Formats: sequence, C-alpha cells, structure tokens
Amino acid sequence: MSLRAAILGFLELEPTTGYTLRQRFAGSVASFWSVTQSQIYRELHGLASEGLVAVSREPGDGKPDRKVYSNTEAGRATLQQWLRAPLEPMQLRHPLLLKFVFASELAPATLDGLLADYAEGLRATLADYQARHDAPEIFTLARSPREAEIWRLSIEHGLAWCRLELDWIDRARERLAASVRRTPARPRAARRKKG
Amino acid sequence: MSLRAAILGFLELEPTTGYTLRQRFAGSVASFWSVTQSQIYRELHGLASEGLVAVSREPGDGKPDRKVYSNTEAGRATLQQWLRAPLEPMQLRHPLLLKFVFASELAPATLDGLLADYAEGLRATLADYQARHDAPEIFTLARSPREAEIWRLSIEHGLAWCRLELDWIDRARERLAASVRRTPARPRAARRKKG
DNA sequence: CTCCCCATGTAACACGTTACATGATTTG
DNA sequence: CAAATCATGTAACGTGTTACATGGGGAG
Repeated sequence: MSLRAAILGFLELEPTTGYTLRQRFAGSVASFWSVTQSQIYRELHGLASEGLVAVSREPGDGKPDRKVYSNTEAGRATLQQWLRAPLEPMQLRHPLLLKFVFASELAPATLDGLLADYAEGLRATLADYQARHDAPEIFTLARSPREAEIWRLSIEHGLAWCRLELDWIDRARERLAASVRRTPARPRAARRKKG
Repeated sequence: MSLRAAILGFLELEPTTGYTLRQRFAGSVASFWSVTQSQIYRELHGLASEGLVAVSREPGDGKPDRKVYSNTEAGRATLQQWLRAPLEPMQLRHPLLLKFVFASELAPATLDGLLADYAEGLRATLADYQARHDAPEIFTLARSPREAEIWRLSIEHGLAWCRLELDWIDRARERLAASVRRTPARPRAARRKKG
C-alpha cells in the first residue's frame, strides 16, 4: 500500500517514467523507505491495470521508448485517502543491534571493531545527508515553501538519526571498554605480569 | 539469515520451544527485529532439517506436547560464523515520514494531528522501554555481567530512538506552525477580519 | 574497447504477514 | 461462561531481493 501511495505522490509532483521514479526514491525517501527497480515496475503495471495511473508512450530518439506515467482522477483520490488514513507503526531492521545482543562471547576487540566499522559507514551517510540538506537544487520540484520546509525536515530527521547512532556507538564502546577494565582477569590476558 | 542466527542465539542462552522463542523475541529484540510466530516455526523446521538444531519432544501434561529445541555443534558454528560476518546495512520502514513527505497539501491542522497522534503512541513506547530498562528481572538469562551490560545498551538505544522521534516531531510541528503564521493568506482563512 | 547512462522488463526466490485450525487448562 | 495462556502448525497471500536480458549512445 505505501509503495503505491509513494509512487502516486511522486507522480503528483511531476508525471514521469519508472526509471526516473527509481532515482526520485533514491534521492529522497530511500533512507526511510527503500525500494528496488523491480518493485517499481511491478507496481506501475498494477497501478495502470487498475486505472490509477495513465501511460503515454513517447518514442525515444535513439534511446529506448519512455513510458511516462501520470495520475488519473482515481489515482489522485487514492493518494488523498492514504494521506488521511491511520498510520501503520514504524519498523526497524537493525542487523548491528541484533548481532550486538548475541555478541557477548566475542572477543572484546572483535566486537569493538564491529562497532567501529559501523560508525565509519555512518559518518559517510551523515556527510551525505548534510550535503543534501545544504544543497538547494533538490528542492526545485517543491510546489510551495511549505513543501520545501517539509522536505528539509525529513532530511533533518536523517541527520538526527545518524547522530544518534554515532553517539550510541560511542557510548557503547566506552561502556564495554570500561567493563573489560573492571574484569580484566580473562585467561588469555593472564600472561602479562604485574608491575 | 539474521532470523536463523537470532534463533540460534536465543537457543544458546537456553534450549526452549518455538512458543517461548516468540516471547523472547517480543520481550527483547522486537523493537529492532520483529518476527511473527509463523516465521519462527517455519525457520525452526528449516534449522532442524539442516541439522543445526536438535529437537526433543516432551509430553505436555494436559497441555500440548512441547518440542524443545537446542543447538547442535553445527548450529553453534553457524552462530559464531554469523557473529564474525560483515554487517548488512540497517533499514528503516517509516510510514509517518513517507506520508509526511507527500503531505504538503493536507490542511495544516490535519497534518499536525497526524504528528500529534504519532507522538502519543511514542510516549507509550518510551514508558515501555523505561520500564524494561529499570526492571532487573529481564536480565536473569544473562550469562555474564558483560552480557547484561550489552542488553542494557540495546534498551538504551530504544530509549534514545524514542526521544529522537519525539524531539523531531516537536520541532516539525513548531516549524510548520511558524510557516503557516508567515503565510496566513489561505483562501479559507480569509473570512476573519482584521482589527 | 569498455564502461556508464538511459530505459525497459521478467523469473525465481526469499522473507514477512494474516488468517485459520486444534485443544486442554487456568483465570476472571 | 468467556477469555486468556500454552503449544503446535498450515495455506495463501503480499512484499522485497537478486539476477538476468536487451540495446543504442556517449565518455574515457
């Protein structure tokens, strides 16, 4: 349901092709609603067969033909309905946390490395968000200042999220390091002689 | 893959039944890795047929028979392998944000209501996390102080996440309210006379 | 010459969700 | 008497992922 609605939402901004929709997803909502190319084409076919979108085939000059999709009245109605419908709960799929919970028997250094690697990836993502937030060219599709503000806020959500993750990782690493210092008497570490 | 690994992880703490596994999931990792009952049974059958877990059927006195699953050596090896394997990226499915991005044409009050409702639900979730964090009885399965610390940290992640969401919603509501004040000349609002 | 961009799609598979079915025992 | 708890499971469906296939044009 949400995928269809999002497609209708993008088409409401500007009628376009499946290919371009993929890019729109990647460039805006991907961080909280990821989709693949296959999903988009599949859903577009479904939407078309139910009369929620209309297709116009435009011959591509040299390039492949483009199929430009646009919302029908029924499509617009469906979008409006979705906007007013009750929200489903959010959900998270967080492989790091899952692994973390079962990782107590890993060597402290291994676990720490896992967290460190993850943090590095996050810093890249953060920079990405920052760039998108500061770049005005992304907002060219916005239909109003209100819409631009909404989009800015959605990017800020991503920024805040990255910072939270980074902070949490720092805290986790510190606390785990501290707990190792408190219980250093692991068999393997017993080699080192006392001063 | 992650589901199997998590099941092996729980069985490593204590051999148990599918039914109980469901409760363990619900009581600990559900906020970042939700599963349904069907998934668990399906996966247990798979794990058993591949020899990663062993089953012992215990006759239930009146109650249905219990099938107690425990890890085999192969299962333990698979778990260890997973713990050391590279992490898949986290992903979020956030219906509120998705709707938010396409909601600029909704009446400001409707959108604000959507955010407010969501915040209310979050406050309940937050209280839930707080309770779990403060209750020591959840940590009885922990095999070491280190493991308890890890579990505490995972709950703190949930707490931090809820607070982030609530903060973001406050900020979003304020900013949107401010932008309405700045552009109050909507056709519908034009009825009110000045001074 | 190779790779990337544009643009379409399909097939198979993996994973997740909903709803149903059974049945004794305990609790309100 | 109704509802929840313990405990198993299946069937159908819906959604998401991976990999493949096609094919011209432009850039390095």
